Amino acid sequence: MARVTGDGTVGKALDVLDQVAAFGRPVRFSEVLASSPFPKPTLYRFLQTLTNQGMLSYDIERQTYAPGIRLVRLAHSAWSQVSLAQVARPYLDRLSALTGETVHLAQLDSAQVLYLDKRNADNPVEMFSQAGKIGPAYCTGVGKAMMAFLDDDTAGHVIGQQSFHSFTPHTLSDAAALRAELSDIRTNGYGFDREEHEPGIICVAMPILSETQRVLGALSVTSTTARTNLAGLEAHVPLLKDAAAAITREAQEWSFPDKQNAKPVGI
Amino acid sequence: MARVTGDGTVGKALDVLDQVAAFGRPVRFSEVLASSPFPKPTLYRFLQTLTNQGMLSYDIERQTYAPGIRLVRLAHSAWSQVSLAQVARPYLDRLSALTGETVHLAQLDSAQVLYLDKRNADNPVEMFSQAGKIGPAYCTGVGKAMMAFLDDDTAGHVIGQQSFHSFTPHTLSDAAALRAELSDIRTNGYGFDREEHEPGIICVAMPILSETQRVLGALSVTSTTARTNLAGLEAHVPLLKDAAAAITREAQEWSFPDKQNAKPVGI
DNA sequence: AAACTGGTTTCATTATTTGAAACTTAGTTT
DNA sequence: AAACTAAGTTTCAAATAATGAAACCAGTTT
Repeated sequence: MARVTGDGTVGKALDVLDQVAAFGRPVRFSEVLASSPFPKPTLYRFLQTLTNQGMLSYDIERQTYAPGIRLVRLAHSAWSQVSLAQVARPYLDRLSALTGETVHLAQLDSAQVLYLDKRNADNPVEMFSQAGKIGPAYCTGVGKAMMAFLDDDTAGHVIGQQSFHSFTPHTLSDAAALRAELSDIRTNGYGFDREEHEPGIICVAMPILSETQRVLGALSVTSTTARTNLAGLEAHVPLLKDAAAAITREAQEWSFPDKQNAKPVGI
Repeated sequence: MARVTGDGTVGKALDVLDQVAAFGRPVRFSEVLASSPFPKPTLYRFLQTLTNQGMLSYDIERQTYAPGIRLVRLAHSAWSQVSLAQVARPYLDRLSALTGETVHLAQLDSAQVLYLDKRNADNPVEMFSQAGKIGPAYCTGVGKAMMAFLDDDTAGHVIGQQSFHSFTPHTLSDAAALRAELSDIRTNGYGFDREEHEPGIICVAMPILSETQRVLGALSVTSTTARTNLAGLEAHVPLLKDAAAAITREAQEWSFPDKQNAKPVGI
């Protein structure tokens, strides 16, 4: 949680922003203070500045801080520029249509998995509800698929930051087990989630690598043990492989065609 | 565009962030520099810091900066805490189902309209594509509906910041025309967009007010002149009124029930 | 090879941040 | 109602970090 960065005043202020966001609900000054490394007046000033700037919003009645709408605006811009998300969009549609299953697109963010996009066969897509969500890397298909293809240095670092909390009886419980699994994934070119994060939920995941073998992200097809099994999911591997390859190819050439075409909303 | 704030170093850094985001595409150092009030080394350091912090991402090959994925993560948190968006969600679903038309939920952000959520009858919802988007206030249904119910001070300020660019022949072209229109809206309790932003696009919009008559946001039902007309849209007013009233009521009592129920994604 | 362009680093000066302590409310207790 | 208490806000000298002119370092171009 606590960033170790530094980066001067700006870094500290952004730490505070993260901290408030991490609460997941509006918080009072004293609550933030309790879990803050900063002394009272310093924290106070940061919260003020962030609020002035619209990065936080302050509810004057309840006296609480929450992440502000300026973030929503900025993120809109961010997401529309994450080339991976843009490039992958049509392929996710296709994968979802062909498999009829839930499809995820993820990226590594520090040592965690950040979901960039999602297609869900059943219930309709909820706006920010999935994009932007983060999850553990060591017990998700996409997480393991990405870690398997990191260079040794980075991999060591990332593995070192995993918590190895046992969500289910199948969760890999230490670095050694994870390393063994990653080695398998590296050989196969893809990996599974064998109910390691949630009972009954399984998936097959494929890394998206650049032409120089750098990890760009990962794709996965998720299902339930009620509907299918690992062998059933494995049948989707060719589809996944094609999609990943196509995304790699396109991501490479993406020199940012003016995406300003999106015509204004006719409210 | 240019924030006039101040707010010390943090404010300046966030200005730079905004500036990069405003480009809408990855930008090189020199491009940012050209439109920056900061001297070269200062800007350079800000970009570094923001990149370190994950607020910007740097493409080492193309040497370009773009908004970073940390923003996506933060915005996820922000959006899930914007109580209006949360509370309104089911009502948007309902409005969209009952009218079969496009439905918007918006909020005022400075002098602009910030779209918080959207339901689209035809094409499926695109993730961030609408939420987080900003638009002009003086020529959109939601914008006018909200401005009409601001207190005089704020209204004056907001009106003063409108650009009055003529998107279509029907666009209101000066503050006087807008004020007259707002007065009408105040009397009726709702307003229209009469092809003021895009030809062929019309809408009816209803403000969402708190019990103390503070503007919380606005709802709108949008359609095309091909499909219906203003009278046709006006038929939806009772639905809109009910929805707005319900949202007001719920928003009031929202003391933030632990929304942590959203169970972890099964990869 | 000289001039240029875009990006990066240095370093003395300057301005901002910092936080202990004091203060102000507002709410509780005696 | 006076005396406590807790939460939030302000002050101000000391400590620290930001600043930007100038210099530097590639690559490119003339």
